[in-house]
Parts: sequence; structure tokens; C-alpha cells
Amino acid sequence: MKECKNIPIEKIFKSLGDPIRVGVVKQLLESESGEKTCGSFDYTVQKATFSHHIKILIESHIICERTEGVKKYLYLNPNIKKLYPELIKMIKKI
Amino acid sequence: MKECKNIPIEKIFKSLGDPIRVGVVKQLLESESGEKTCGSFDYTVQKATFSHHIKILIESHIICERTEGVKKYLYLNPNIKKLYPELIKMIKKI
DNA sequence: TTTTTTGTTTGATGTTTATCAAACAATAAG
DNA sequence: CTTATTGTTTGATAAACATCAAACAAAAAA
Repeated sequence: MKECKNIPIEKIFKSLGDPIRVGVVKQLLESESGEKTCGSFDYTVQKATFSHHIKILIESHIICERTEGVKKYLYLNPNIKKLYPELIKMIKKI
Repeated sequence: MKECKNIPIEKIFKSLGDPIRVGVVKQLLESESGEKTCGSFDYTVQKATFSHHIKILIESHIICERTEGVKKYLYLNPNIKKLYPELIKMIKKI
């Protein structure tokens, strides 16, 4: 099974196979600036749980983070957009 | 989170978040006729395990089955192709 | 009728996952 | 220095998952 720049497709699918995680990506796509702080998302779990999901998205290289003071800004990995533009299209449809 | 005709996107992603299952879809895409019997796939697990993965793909409506005598033919769900053509494109890239 | 082919189901086992509460860490503000 | 804000880590728990071997089922062939 070929891989695209070390981001295997099944890992991407697995990462997005959870409503909270796919919700994060959707909310990022809908955000004006393209980035959001962890605390600014809509989610239905405890923040510890949410933090866990964010970690998974970062480890699978779907999102990136940028720290500014005490806040952490999340944004979509530009590589993912380039490698799998179809993925973005799909999630925008939801 | 909106759904497309009762096939929620995160369920699709979850189903495809496994190398064996995404491999099944890929092999179907590569097959001339568009369908294959269970036994004709390349896989690295016991047939009981493979059968389990096939069940998951069918329950998430990614593939369909058609029985002919003692054989069972699998093919991609035409609805998935219509609703998420991007998905097919992604998997073809692998 | 017996055997072969094709695939499923069951039961067991170990792993991974999602979740929470509580404690923690780092920065900023008072 | 103390408190508030923002987010992470840890430890525990229950559920889901991947896997295998063995038994099973249904149709076809011998």
C-alpha cells in the first residue's frame, strides 16, 4: 500500500472516524481566519477528553498547532489540503 | 452534524480506518468487472477475520453483496460513489 | 450420499479506545 | 505573590475492536 508523504490514508480515515474529531476539522473549515483556540470549539465532552482528540488529530498530521501565550491555536495542516483536497471537499459537504 | 442519506461521514471514515478494509475498496476499484468474490481478495488475516471486516464494510453501506451459488460477490455501493465521489478519488490515489 | 468449496458464526483473548475526575503546568493578570 | 485562564497529563474504567481456531451452514460436485 503506497503512502503519500508518510501520511497513510487509513490513518487519516481512522483519525476522522469520530464525530468530535471530524467536527473539529469542520469547524476549522468554517472559521474565518482558518484557526481556532482549543477552547473556542463546540464540543460535548470534558476538556480532558477533547484534548485527547486534538492530540490524535495532531499526531495524524491533520491539524497543526501554534502557541501564543497561554492559548493554543489550531489550524488545518496545509499538506493535507494539498495531498487530499478531496477530503476537505467531503467534510465541507457535511 | 448533517448526514447524507443516513450514511454519516464519520461512520464511513471509521470503516475505512483500517488497512484491510481500505484494501478491499482499493481492490474493488482495480477490478475489471467491479466485483470480486470474498476469496479472491488479497489479505493477510484468517478468513474469519476477513469475513468480519467485510461485515463492517457492508454495515456501513460502503460495499454491497450479491450471492451466486456458493460464492458471494462484493461490489462498491453505487450510492457511495454518487454521494462521495471524492472518497473514491482518494482511494484510487493510494 | 459423501466430499469439496465458499464463506459465516461463535467463543476466547489481548489491545485499543473514549471517557471522566483530579491533579498538574504555564502564562497572564491583579 | 496570588489568582485566573488555558490546556495537558494521569489513572481508572467500561466498551469496542482485531484476531484466531474451531465449529457450522449452504450449495455444488463427485
